[in-house]
Amino acid sequence: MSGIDEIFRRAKEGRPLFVNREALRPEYVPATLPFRDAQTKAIAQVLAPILRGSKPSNLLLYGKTGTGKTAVTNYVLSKLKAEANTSDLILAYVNTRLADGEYRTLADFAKFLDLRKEKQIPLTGLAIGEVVDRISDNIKSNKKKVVLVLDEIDYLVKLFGDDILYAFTRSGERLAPGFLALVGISNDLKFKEGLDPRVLSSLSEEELVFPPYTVDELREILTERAKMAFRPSVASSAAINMCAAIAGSEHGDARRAIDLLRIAGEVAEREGLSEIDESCIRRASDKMEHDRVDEAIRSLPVQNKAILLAVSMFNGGTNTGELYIAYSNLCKKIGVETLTQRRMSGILGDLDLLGLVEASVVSKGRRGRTKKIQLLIGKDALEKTFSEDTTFGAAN
DNA sequence: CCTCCACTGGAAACCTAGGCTC
DNA sequence: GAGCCTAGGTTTCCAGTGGAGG
Repeated sequence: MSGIDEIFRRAKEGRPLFVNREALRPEYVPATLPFRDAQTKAIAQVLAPILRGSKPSNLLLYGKTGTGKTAVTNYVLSKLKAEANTSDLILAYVNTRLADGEYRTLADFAKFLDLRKEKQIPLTGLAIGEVVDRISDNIKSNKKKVVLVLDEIDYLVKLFGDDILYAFTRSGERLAPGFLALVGISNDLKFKEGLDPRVLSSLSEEELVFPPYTVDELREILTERAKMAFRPSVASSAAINMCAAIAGSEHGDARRAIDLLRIAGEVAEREGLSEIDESCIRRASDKMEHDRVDEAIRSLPVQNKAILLAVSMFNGGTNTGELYIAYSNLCKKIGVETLTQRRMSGILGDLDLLGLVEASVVSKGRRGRTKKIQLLIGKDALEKTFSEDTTFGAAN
């Protein structure tokens, strides 16, 4: 097998399909954001007072994933930064899901204020309140003008409550002559429900909704990007239509559509094709699904993996008691500590939230109440991921 | 209509890893 | 270094419960 030679030969000889791969990267911010004029202007309007040195209203942005919330926000902020050219304006961006936790959200925020560098916010050990105080003091005494973007704010609230938001929305005069304006970005339209009404009224002084893109809009966005990314005639309008249709049938998610097109391009390139065809897109779509699952599993703690694996041993679902026995045996077999049933039940809830497993409470009358548990992901994809895992490699 | 199963899920206590102050 | 603090994960305890079978 001359597999490697073949790959290298293709790479050398084959005309690359991409001229500018960057244009299809998720973090790429195009010069203009099509179909988002209204939102761009609205955000600019709200934040404009900063240029006169006064505090803008807090702002709350809603919309499903891939509707351009983050892109539009970053776009406006970069313009703002260029326009303001003063050093006491700080534009902070924290994705609360990636930060994962109240403390780390604050710590990430503190980095933008250069607090981290001065060793005022250690990695752990401080009370949340103390961190908030230090951040407030820093803003106040350095007269900083701060815009804090909290991306995926619904995640923060759902898991950790609104304490941080409460502290920041109420900090008002305590920060003078500096200020802190919040821009919350939420994927979940219902996230307001669990919020303290005082936090809500302060946070959503201004609100903006990002509707999903229609299939037509997606098509136009993809056409535009494809023009930049590929050589001419690599991405036919049929191929683009198909990407737009697949992504559009989900929830008008532009990020997914763009990822799909990029990966389809990569597949075509690897195959040595001169254009993207239907099967490239099919395979790209499968790969994205597989990667999603793979990534989700990989980053799971050991116990969660063990429980997930135990679930996968049952075809057609199981219940808590049965699963606990299987899980205990598995732990013994691979030499992992066995948790209590109560805890397992809790972790099952986490796995449900991640969409890896479905666990719903059912009553079986005289035969008690339990959770009906089912695997939501392909078993083969799961086994493949686990076979590469050091702890679970041998387990079946 | 009542019973009673096999759990659920809340609450509190406990443990660990880390930082703080003195 | 002792004795304090917190966050986050876990265990322990237990009251509560939907509904099939009686």
